[in-house]
Amino acid sequence: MLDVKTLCLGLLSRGEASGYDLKKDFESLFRHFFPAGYGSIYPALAGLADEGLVSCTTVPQSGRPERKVYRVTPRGREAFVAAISQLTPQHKLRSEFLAVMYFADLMDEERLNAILDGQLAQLHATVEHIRAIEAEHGADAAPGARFVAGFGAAMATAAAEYIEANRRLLTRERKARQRSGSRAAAGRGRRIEERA
Amino acid sequence: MLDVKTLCLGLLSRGEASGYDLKKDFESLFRHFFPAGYGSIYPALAGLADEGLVSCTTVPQSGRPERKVYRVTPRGREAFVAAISQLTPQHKLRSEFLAVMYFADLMDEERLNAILDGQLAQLHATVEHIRAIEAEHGADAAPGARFVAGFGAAMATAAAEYIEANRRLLTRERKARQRSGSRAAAGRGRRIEERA
DNA sequence: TGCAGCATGTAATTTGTTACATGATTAA
DNA sequence: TTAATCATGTAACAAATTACATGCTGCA
Repeated sequence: MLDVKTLCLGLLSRGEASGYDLKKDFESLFRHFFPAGYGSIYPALAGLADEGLVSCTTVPQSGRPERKVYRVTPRGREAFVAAISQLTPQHKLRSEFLAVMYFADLMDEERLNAILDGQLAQLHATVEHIRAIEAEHGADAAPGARFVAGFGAAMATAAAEYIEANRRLLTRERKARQRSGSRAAAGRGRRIEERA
Repeated sequence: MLDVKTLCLGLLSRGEASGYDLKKDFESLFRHFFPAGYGSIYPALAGLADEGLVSCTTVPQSGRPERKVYRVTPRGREAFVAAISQLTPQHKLRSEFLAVMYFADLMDEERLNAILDGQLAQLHATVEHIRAIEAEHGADAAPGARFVAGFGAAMATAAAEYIEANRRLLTRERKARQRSGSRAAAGRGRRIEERA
């Protein structure tokens, strides 16, 4: 399993950084597929330092809190490559949105539309965010970074298109069901009949 | 936040079921966006029963373990509708795959191709699984169920297409970088230069 | 003979999230 | 003067995963 600790090590292999810096990396680069907060990052860095995979230098600054700058050690670099090479990487969706849509017929239409619109807005925001990141880093980004950004944009676009193309499936059939009163009949005792 | 407990309540609002039955529902219907195991489902059912949102009948069976059949109560039905109506549903991807691809340049090409092929195989399996579910339930499925299944299939298809169309981006540029030896130069001290 | 399916549950562990705790500087 | 940015960390909490524990039936 890939955890925040390993990803911190990976990000440090691109260059030195503080926990604060890494948080920003997580927010911009990994935002849509691997978020992490300070509560994960700081303990991760402490663990990496304990294991000798990173070194740490405290840098005092004038007028602001001191920074703890971490650098990957040769052993850390090896450990990271080994970690991502052994892994069978997972790709998991966790969607309350889809779970709720599964029960669309139990919601009133106003609420249903609000959720669909909210989801579309979020997906469009995701695409815009990714475009901004791409524009910022431009052609100097590593190929992996561009692949990942493109993937995210493609997924969000496809999701938005699917919702726009199929939302009527939820609201139109809903009306048909309500007219014929088939909802209650369909819901009651489905399992009993199947298993009798 | 939507949890396994609430989803159990939702599934029970479609008809009575045992914990064992619900596990199967999670495996087939919610497999690709909200998986749950016995370790989540059984405690969830116990909790729902404690709160009076479901009732439970123990049914002895000949030659096999007894079943505990749960049914939603009127209060449970209300509670579920209230729960999904209050929610701002999330839609989160958690992808080790993308995280690893971000560091594609640190992997050897053999390993990289193995991961990409593995991911493609998994996506195709997902599409097939969804098609099988759709075929099984057919036109009698609730509109929400069809919307959700279609969504999953569309996402998996889009992901597979993206990978097939862009994988060369990872391997082709990789060779260019290795030839010019720019990898080490690009990796070292990126941050230092930016902040100097 | 051995494995898959039926059926329930608990306990330990892992992981991450959220809230707490502190405090200076700078721009609006 | 108010909020945001910089900067680090701990502790409590929530949630789900995994392993453990048990045992019968039916098929290959």
